[in-house]
Amino acid sequence: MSEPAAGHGNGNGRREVTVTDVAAAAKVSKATAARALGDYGAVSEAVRDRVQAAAEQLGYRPNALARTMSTGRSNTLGIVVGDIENPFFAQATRGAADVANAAGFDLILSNSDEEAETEQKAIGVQLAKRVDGLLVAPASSVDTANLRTIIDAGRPLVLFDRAVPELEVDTVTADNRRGAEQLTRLLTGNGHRRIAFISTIRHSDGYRRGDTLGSSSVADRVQGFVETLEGAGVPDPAAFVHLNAREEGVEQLARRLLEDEDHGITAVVASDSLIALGVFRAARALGLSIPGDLSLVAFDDADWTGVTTPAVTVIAQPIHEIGAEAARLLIRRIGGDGAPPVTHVLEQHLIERESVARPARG
Amino acid sequence: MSEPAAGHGNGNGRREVTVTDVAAAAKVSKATAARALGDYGAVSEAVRDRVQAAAEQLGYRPNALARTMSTGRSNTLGIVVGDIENPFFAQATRGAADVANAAGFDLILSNSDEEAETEQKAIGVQLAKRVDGLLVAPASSVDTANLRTIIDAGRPLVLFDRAVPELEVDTVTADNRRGAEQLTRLLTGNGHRRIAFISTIRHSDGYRRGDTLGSSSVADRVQGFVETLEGAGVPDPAAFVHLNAREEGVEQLARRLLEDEDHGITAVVASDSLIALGVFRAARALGLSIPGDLSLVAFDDADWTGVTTPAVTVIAQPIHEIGAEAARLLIRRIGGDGAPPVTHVLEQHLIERESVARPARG
DNA sequence: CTGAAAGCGCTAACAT
DNA sequence: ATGTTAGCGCTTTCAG
Repeated sequence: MSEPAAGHGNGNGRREVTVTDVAAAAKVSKATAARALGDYGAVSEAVRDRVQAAAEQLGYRPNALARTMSTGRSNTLGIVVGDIENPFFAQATRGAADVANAAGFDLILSNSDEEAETEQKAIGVQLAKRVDGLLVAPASSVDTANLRTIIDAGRPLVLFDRAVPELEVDTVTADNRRGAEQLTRLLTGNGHRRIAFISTIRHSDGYRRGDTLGSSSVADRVQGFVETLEGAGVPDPAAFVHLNAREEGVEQLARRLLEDEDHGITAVVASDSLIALGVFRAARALGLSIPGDLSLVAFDDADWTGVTTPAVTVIAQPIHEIGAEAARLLIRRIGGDGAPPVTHVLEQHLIERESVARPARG
Repeated sequence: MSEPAAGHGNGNGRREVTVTDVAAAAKVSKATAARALGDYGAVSEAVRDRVQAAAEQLGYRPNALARTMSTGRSNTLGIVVGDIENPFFAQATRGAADVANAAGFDLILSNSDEEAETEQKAIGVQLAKRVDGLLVAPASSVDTANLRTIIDAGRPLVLFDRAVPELEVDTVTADNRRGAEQLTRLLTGNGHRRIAFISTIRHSDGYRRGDTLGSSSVADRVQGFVETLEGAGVPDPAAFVHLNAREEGVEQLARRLLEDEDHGITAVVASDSLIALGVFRAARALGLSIPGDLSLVAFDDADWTGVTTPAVTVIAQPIHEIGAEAARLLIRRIGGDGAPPVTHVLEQHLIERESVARPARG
């Protein structure tokens, strides 16, 4: 005979110990037991001790779901990132998790794969689980439908890494425009004029000035890049912007760019560390020396960038802090802060290493 | 006047749309509406359409928590890893997430920081949230108290990366013993005799043969290392095992080892890619060339290991698959599979690159 | 300070 | 096929 599963529910064999059980054991009412256990209301010390002893003895574990049902608060944040394997998101998630835990919140994680549809599904799940608020690095800075469902559900939302200008929500980003400017200026300052900017962001066609990009952070980088080149008197800087690199493969694209005399590229700005890796591989395959034949700079101070030959000059972003600050803002909103939305733009900083030199030719 | 919050609960202003609302709008009973919405039981097509239209119209979102309350199933897995920033865990988590999602489960993520106490807290939270089962890379392979609370709670548990022999639970690991053997044999085959093994695992004192280590995977690596050295006739191989590297700092420890004539180290086996990075830095700081002055091999085919000069010879683990397989096993258990626990040991494979040569001296 | 009772949103018997 | 009712475990009035 199997245990008579109390009522329905509880797929699992063993019945869970509930407040009712504890109350009975401690010979108090359910309400009193709950008060003692949940640490609210007023309970005499004697009773509290008795209840807690009983709870301990029975192995009572509060059911957070039931608690959420009555209080409406889950003490849980949702976070949706492009891909947790991407070191950027891993770090940001960690930053958020640390702040969340410190404030008594847990985290439900979802990957969007930078795909609107997957993102929507993820948001749906989080909402269904009644998270108290959401942290999201939106797959698109222009398509706002997904994010609106969060707002419509009345849940606080904070964006990180990418802004969505059209939405009035708290946002934490880094100053990518200025970062790109620093990187590019370093290159032009060394005499480079034909500099490629490479990103994996999806884009329908060749980039043209003024095109709207799916990610505001990449858009800002491109802007900083283009403007700096322009300031240096380089004609048609937009032609040096190469997007969609995932489609062809970063290494492949880089090879094509570097091989081809037409391009005459002497330096590249990699929009993240994975791209830098691809460029590194391409240069190596082509027998090009860095920085002799090619200068390379990149976004994100990935741990390995200091250990290659040459070490890579990068813009470091305060990634942890981006996640942490986003979580702080979210928790504040959950706490009921009704102030108008804020946008925090964190500073990036340049780490000069060995991958930049004056171009051999030109 | 603020909205009259229906009953208690629901911290948020707006009242959520419930089945009851939808039922009323569609002019059917709550039960029928629920059946149509939840896609169970039998509902006539006409009614189903009507209900779904009403739901759509009202913006109904199911409350997964309430559903869990009645069914006892949350369709959620918990995963607790050492640190999501560690690429190993990020990849394994992604593998698990993919399998979980495909099967309709979500993931709650916690970091243990490899700390028993933090791990315990994380497990407590997951249990309170009534996850259907847990995936854990245990902070300790010997202290089983934390894991037992999961088993006592009657929740399925599967271990990954690290085994806990004392516990009868499904486990997925890689064949670290053999991996270490391959790496070490490659070194001894090249004539190395004084090879250091470096790990950050905590250990009270200097390593001695037969010591129990906190992580079974490191323990297995050490075993493979020591036995291979022994087989090659190296006296006192245990003396070449250096643990606790985090305390001193990997780079610092490596420097000390490489500088000191007493050690006369000609090669090192790094227990993970972060350690390899530290060794790389140390060698560089000391002006030692790899592989001329020092051979280096490591666990984990981190993306950058192919791009350093020289590229690093590594043992690649099927990290994704470790997470994915663990999730599969867990889901099977949740499904009620009562078969005796299994242990899956996945194969690692050697990727030879350029960081190994015969030692200059010796 | 303690107890009784209602309710959170949903599902599952049990009718009809 | 549909409706009625009870119940999941907890919190929260409301009385006493």
